[in-house]
Amino acid sequence: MSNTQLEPGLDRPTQILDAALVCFAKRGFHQASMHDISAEAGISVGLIYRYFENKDAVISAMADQHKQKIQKVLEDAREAPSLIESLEILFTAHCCENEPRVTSAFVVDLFAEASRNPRVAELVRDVCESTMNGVTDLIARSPEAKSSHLSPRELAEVIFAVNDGMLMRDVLLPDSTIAADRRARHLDVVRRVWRLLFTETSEPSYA
Amino acid sequence: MSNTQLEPGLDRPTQILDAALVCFAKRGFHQASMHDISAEAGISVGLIYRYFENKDAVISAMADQHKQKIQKVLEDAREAPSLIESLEILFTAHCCENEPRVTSAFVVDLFAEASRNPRVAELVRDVCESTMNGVTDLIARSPEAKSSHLSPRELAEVIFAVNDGMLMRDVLLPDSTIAADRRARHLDVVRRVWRLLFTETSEPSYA
DNA sequence: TGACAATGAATGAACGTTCATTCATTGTGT
DNA sequence: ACACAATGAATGAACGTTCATTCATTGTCA
Repeated sequence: MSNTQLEPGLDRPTQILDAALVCFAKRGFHQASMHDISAEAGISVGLIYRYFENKDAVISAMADQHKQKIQKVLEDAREAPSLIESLEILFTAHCCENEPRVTSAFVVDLFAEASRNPRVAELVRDVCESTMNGVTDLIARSPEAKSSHLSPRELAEVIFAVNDGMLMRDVLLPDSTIAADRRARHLDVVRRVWRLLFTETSEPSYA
Repeated sequence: MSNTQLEPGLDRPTQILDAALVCFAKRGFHQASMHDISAEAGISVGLIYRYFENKDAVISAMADQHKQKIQKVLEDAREAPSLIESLEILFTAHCCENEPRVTSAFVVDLFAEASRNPRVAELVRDVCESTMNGVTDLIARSPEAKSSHLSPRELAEVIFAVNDGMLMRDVLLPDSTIAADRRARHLDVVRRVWRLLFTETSEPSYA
């Protein structure tokens, strides 16, 4: 009995992590069982333990994966020609794009987990810090931000706070809300703030 | 540790809910056991079931309690003489004040729970909406907001997003971070945005 | 055949929930 | 004032279930 063949281009750990993401988003870390994950992945329970020491290790690996995805996006954002375009890339890549609200549910759960699991907390803190540094850097280089009397770091803090807040609110929308709508709501608010931060003169314009 | 006697002025449901808040903040809804709660409250497990149908009912009651606390604060905020003072009251009353990060951990967990428990989702959505309406109203009445080209609702959305985002970040701070510091970080950012929203000219000054 | 991938029944701990039982308090009849 | 009945708050051992984890077994391929 073996329809267990790996789809090409997918190693077992990735396959398991993908399944875990779906299960965790659907039920949460502690309500999703290892059987749920194995069923979602189409493999047996025991096989998970060949690649991950235990359930906590799966959670940590997921946080790790999330970190790498984000840092990849940050690199893409760096290439963009303007600050606003960088921000667009950065804050639309992983939020609100999947049809069943996978990412935001997962991230909110990740933060909840971080508040009591030090290993996860460290990882999430690390992601946040390096992304925040990346954006701070992006802002510091951009001409748009020069006019603000807020420092690049201060601007970045506001940008992230708004984004995280909208991400948190995202999980409240009814399940039926389609991704495009969630995305529109999200962008509506974050763009409002970007405009406020970057296109308005903090001092009376000298024109 | 069991002083079975009821402290004066505390009925059993309140006592249980207080204990549950501590346990939920410490371990999360699904890792905190009914035994944990009973131990924290200094009563037996069975007694909880005299006052609450099951664990879900405890969670719902907590969300309810949270709603009432917030609406109480909203009323206080209405009395304040200026918009900024209203916002201060509203956004410092229940965030970052407890020494072990109880409130933010609980709220993040509440949102995580809302993403998969429709009953909780409805409750949280309800709280958010009525508070947002309250603040929108507050803004609409205030002279400070008149100069903005954003509508009161749009301003409220930004304010809440920033606040929720900072609350979410709060759970990442090391356990050792004292309440005063967390509070300062929080206020630092939210005030930055309030200033931006309310004290700057929205159009380039016509000078 | 040998080495390794994969299975899923088995295990035992932990959980939510129940309920027979205890006992301080209150009510009642004399 | 006293004895006794009734109450229901409170207990915690026990139950059935779920879950993470293990491992003896089976399948696969060089």
